[in-house]
Amino acid sequence: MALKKMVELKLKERDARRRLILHAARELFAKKDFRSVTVREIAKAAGVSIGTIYNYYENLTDLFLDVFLKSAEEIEQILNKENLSAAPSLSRFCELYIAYLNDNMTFYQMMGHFMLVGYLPPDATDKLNHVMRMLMDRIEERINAQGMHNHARLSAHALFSALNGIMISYARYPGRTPDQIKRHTLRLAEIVAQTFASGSKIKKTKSNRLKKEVVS
Amino acid sequence: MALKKMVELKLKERDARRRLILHAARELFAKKDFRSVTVREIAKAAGVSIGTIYNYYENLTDLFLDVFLKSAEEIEQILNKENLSAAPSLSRFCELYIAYLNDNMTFYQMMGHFMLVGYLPPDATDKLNHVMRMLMDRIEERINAQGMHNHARLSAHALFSALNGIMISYARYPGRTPDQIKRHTLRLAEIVAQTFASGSKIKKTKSNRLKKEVVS
DNA sequence: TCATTTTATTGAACATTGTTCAATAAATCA
DNA sequence: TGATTTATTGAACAATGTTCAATAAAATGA
Repeated sequence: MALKKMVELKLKERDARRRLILHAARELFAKKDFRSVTVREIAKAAGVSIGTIYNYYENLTDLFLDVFLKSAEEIEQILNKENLSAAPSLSRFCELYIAYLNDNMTFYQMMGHFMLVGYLPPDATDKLNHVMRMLMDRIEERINAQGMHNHARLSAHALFSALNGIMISYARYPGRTPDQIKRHTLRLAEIVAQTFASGSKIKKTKSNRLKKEVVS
Repeated sequence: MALKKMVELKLKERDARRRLILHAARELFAKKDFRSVTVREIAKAAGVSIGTIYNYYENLTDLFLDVFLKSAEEIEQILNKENLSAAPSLSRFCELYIAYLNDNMTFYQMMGHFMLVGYLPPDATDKLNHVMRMLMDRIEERINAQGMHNHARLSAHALFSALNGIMISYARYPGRTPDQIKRHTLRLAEIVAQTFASGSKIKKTKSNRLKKEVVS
């Protein structure tokens, strides 16, 4: 149908325009803390007016989220690609994740921002959770593949937390170059991965057995 | 000397006034995300005018930092008290820390905020680092006490990261009450503590030996 | 092809923010 | 008490995110 094609083309065009704004925003966010980038800056960088931004995004949070999701897609692809060629070890997985965060500060800055913020609109919460869950699932796969079955889901939670915490805690270590920070965080990730790999077969004794409870 | 006493009294009074503002701010921050609290709200809550706030604090960041440091003192006292009565296990230490973060969301929200932000004035960076280092030192003590000497400092970094990451990753888990979140994060902390306790005696093989490098 | 309707773009205008500072009040001093 | 120093105040300012009437562009239908 010609009509359907027209409509499709129309949507494609609209999407292309939105990607233009998205792209400009991403570049700005890479240069400085995304929270200090203004709508006016983004508009200028994208070569459109302020109003146009609001034609494609309800508000700034919406634009932030779109950038965040774009990154999430990227990292998912990176992890998937590695998964195909050769199932990566837990260490390798952690390395990939931390390396990506180092090279895409905006992503974990946004993750931290959204996780720390008090209120988020429901749909934003949903999208955020979807990303978190995707990453968690990937970790759990690796943990299971490593042959550690003692509360794998909980361990995945803990390991995921640890990786995020590494970036939060050390990404802006004072007096370090980005390269030094990358090395340090990668090392910490390696430690965490090894620790989890070797320490995950905890014997269930009376003292350290975990109470049964629905977790996730 | 009378003069000296006068000056001292003066300073005390000034300090009392600053604490008034600090207290009002803390209470507001506890009710909602501190970043959404305005100077006008704080002024009203403290019963002073906007200008007075700026007489006691250079800017909002300064006030945020003061609230942050106040919390840091609190947690330091909690950890010290426990240390005196009976040196806590690694698990117990993690429990104390995570419990405090649960009961003082503002603290870790601020920690996250400051760690994620692009630029901080040098003195703010110094104060922030002092707090981070204090917490890290406490962890390292516990790790050493637990008798795990394989790169203790690095392990302390990793464990500290993990604890912070737990809060970042799960403090706003959707559809959970604060109580459920507290239970879940405490459980994760327990897992992390056990994992580190049992996994820290990694054999140094060719494949997993860490490159020697100055770290901290 | 051209009038009409629909859609997209624009940026001035608005409300709200953190911050400043001249005017005022209070406290201190000699 | 009168002079001087210090603290408080809130109107005013610049910058922010967001809105929306006016305008331009595109699509439609004859």
